[in-house]
Amino acid sequence: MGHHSCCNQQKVKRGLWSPEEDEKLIRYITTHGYGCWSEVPEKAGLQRCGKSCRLRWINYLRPDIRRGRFTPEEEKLIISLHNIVGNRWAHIASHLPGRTDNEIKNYWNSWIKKKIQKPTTLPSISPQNTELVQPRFNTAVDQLDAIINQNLSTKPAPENIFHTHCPIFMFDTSSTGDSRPGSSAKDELDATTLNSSLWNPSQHQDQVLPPLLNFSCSMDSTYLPPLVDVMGNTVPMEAQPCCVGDDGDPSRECFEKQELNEWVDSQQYSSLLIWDQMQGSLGGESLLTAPTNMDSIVTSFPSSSL
DNA sequence: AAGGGACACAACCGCACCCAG
DNA sequence: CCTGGGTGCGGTTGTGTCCCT
Repeated sequence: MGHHSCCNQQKVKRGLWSPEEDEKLIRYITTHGYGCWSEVPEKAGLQRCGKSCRLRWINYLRPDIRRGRFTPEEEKLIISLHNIVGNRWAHIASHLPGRTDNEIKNYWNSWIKKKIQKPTTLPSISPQNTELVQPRFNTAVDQLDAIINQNLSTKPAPENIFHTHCPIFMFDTSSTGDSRPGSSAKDELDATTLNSSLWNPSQHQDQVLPPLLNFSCSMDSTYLPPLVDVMGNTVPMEAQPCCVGDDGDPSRECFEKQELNEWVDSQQYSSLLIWDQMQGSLGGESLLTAPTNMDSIVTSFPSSSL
């Protein structure tokens, strides 16, 4: 009882797949493709239900599957994305090429969850610290929630920001962006990004890079951590944000840079999401008391909807 | 050596959604 | 509009392996 409708046929095998079954499935899919999964078992000569075949292919046999341990970069990305979308493993997986939702889910349940729950490992999310600093981040978090909710609730799947191919930028705060003694670039980033009521979606319908143009940072860009994309690729040196203001105030001109815009264009990102990741590994006291691993979302928007 | 707990990973289950008829 | 098949997703369970006692 309780069997899925596609599995009601007699002689449906369950449990682990044998190498022979794998071979049959691989041979069939690679020669015929998988138009309709419910037809695959019969045509491939397998005593499985279509659903099982699909799962086996997607999570294990697909040629572009990436196996092996998660890299630290992948782990950071998973944690950050989980902070945004929660247990939406498919969304998270879409940002990690070659990784499956199942793999990420397993990895999270077996490892990251415990790691995050350890105050000594990531003091930034301990309960007392959360309580201490939560108010500082309410504006940005609420703003993000509004953006996410708006996009997810009003746009069909391929249009929303989490169905994009490579949309995310972040500051690489594992890198020493700020060499000034006794100062914290991230503190300043934090203050500026959080205080900015910087993004009003209705104002940016016609612009290609509104988030970048509206990012405001009052510090000398010399001390900005490098900007990296979702894959961990550092934005080329010549395209990194910099101060171009002629009055010496770097503010929003940080990102008004032709090279950066050209580089972003060349990457064909379908949307942008910039955040200051701030993992608590660098910087001053405020970093250690940040409420989440991803402390401040700067802004995001789906360029595919423009 | 044996037992059992922890862990990683594969696979299943139930549900929701989509869409053609 | 309704219905049923197909698909995708997230939660959960099952199973094999490793390690410690």
